[in-house]
Amino acid sequence: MRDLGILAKKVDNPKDNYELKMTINYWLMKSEPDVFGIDHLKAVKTEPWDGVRNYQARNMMRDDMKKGDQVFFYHSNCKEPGIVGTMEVVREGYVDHTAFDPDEKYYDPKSDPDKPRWFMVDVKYKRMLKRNISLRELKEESALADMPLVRKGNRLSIMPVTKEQWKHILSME
DNA sequence: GCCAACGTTGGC
DNA sequence: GCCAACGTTGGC
Repeated sequence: MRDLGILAKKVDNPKDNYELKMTINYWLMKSEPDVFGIDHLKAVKTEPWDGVRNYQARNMMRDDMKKGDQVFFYHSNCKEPGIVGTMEVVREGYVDHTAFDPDEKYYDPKSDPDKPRWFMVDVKYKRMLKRNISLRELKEESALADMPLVRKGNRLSIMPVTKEQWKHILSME
């Protein structure tokens, strides 16, 4: 997927847009390490990001996250919340079938197979950060002040990250 | 369409 | 475990 960088440059001229991917977008996704942490993802390599039951997050997975997009893996609700690694979108939005199964933890009787309510993407493990970058540290960075992540009361489990924020966070490694 | 009650998220 | 902040539900 490294080629996408070159590809993105190639189509910088909007006239050459066509169906080519214009740019790589960046995201952050939260998961509780006790439930599904980056070690799990590393072990299985690729995983459907199922169980999201929030409309804003759903919309991003269904509409906006594209193959090749880069994603921070964030550990939430744990001893040291923070960014621990990176992954990549390898399959774009499709129906989250776990919503149809009464035995599933995230079963939602209101999601009708004929009119599915919930969507997911597949992500692939890329790498661990050289060190975990804690939420506490992220909050201290003025360059990151606009990230929903560091804002009080934010509960979004999937959020866009700007290219500048992405680079800044990697520079903190 | 309002909004109170309730459930969930997630930092601390 | 506490609880603030937020999203969702459902009565009216």
